[in-house]
Amino acid sequence: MSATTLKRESARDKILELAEAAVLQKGFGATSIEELIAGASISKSGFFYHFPDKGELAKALLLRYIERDRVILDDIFNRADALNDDPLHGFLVALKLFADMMAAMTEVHPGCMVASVCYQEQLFDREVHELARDAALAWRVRFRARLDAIVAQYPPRVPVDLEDLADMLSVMMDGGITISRIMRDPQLLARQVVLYRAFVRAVFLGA
Amino acid sequence: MSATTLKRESARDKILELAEAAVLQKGFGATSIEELIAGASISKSGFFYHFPDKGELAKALLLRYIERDRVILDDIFNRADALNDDPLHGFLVALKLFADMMAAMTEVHPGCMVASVCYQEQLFDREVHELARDAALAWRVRFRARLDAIVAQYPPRVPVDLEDLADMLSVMMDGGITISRIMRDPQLLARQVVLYRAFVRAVFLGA
DNA sequence: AAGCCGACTGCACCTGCGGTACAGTCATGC
DNA sequence: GCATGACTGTACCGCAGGTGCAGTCGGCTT
Repeated sequence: MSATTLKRESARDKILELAEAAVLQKGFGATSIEELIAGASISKSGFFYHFPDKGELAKALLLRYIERDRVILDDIFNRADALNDDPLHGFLVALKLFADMMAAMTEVHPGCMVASVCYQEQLFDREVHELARDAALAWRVRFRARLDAIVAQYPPRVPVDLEDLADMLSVMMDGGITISRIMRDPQLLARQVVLYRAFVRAVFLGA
Repeated sequence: MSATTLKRESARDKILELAEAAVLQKGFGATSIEELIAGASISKSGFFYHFPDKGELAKALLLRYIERDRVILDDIFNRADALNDDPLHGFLVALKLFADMMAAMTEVHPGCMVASVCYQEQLFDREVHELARDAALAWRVRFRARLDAIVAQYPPRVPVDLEDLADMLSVMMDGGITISRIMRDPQLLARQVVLYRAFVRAVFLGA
């Protein structure tokens, strides 16, 4: 079963893997089905057996990306919480871990699939766009919950809307990835996360 | 001459205008030459007379966008400087004006052409990518100069790298536009600019 | 008035890509 | 031993991005 299952799953997964790399590098539109089937050694019919159309590939790609992202964030917050009981310092540690992770990427960050989809919106159906929206909302809820826990213990010294502050991290991640790519500076993203951390510190601990 | 020149320039400009709206709304890949020539009432040959290929259209679009962006920023900083002599308060006023301008956009912000290009990188030549990079560098230099002037009078109360703080505005603009679009919340971008302003205040004036 | 030039039009044609349709194959699992 | 899942191969379609080229038409120079 193991060998079979491996082979069975490998075709679809191989397409997904190749597609992810290609899409993050050069965009969805520029990634052709032909290059994917060539790379995955599968026939065109085989491709359309797994994905009814290119839009379904986008959907699968996005789901995969969002899920992996979620796992990474879970891991970071869990590690941070294990190191610290205090909600503020737990969040600050998580941001530090996050920045370290970004800094460890020696090449330029592969890019944000969600943004990639957003900028090619019309290529896909409403469903794909809703997926991206749900992912962004999940980030908001997650970070917002952290900030709510913090504010209960640390009255903010700078007047900020907590939802905006929660969104700000998504904004900085997304913008940071883009500017990082444009500037061809892999460390830019990590430094921006450090700046966000400095802001959170200033808000709850003062300058 | 006026009528002639107007008509002469109008074909190319009309394509550019239509293309800009279409690209910002649905992405470059999803914008077809056919729809542009239909909208501009020009023949396919006419299109290729003006733009050797689709990549040249992207280049022209980007140049146009960057230039307009520059003019808008010039205007905002000039207005802010006219209202205030102090470098810090001038910058804060400029950010306020900027946020107001973003808030005035009742529809979702049209999107950032630079990011749009970045995510479809391989569609275009290196030249187009260099254009985007130069634009981002210009933002960095512009904001950095402002921050240098501020720091001479206001010793920072939060340890930050000024170049990073300069880049942060570009990052928040770009990320803000993207998240704003994904969330379908036109006000999100303005609120993020306000947050950046709060951070700058905290850095130089304290909490 | 002659003629050149810039800005096109019209048409024919080619390629690559996304997608459809459908019949056949081949290993695995019940 | 037969159904099912995971494909292959072949043939075909329409659209979009180009290419090539001959012709047109108005304005500008000389």
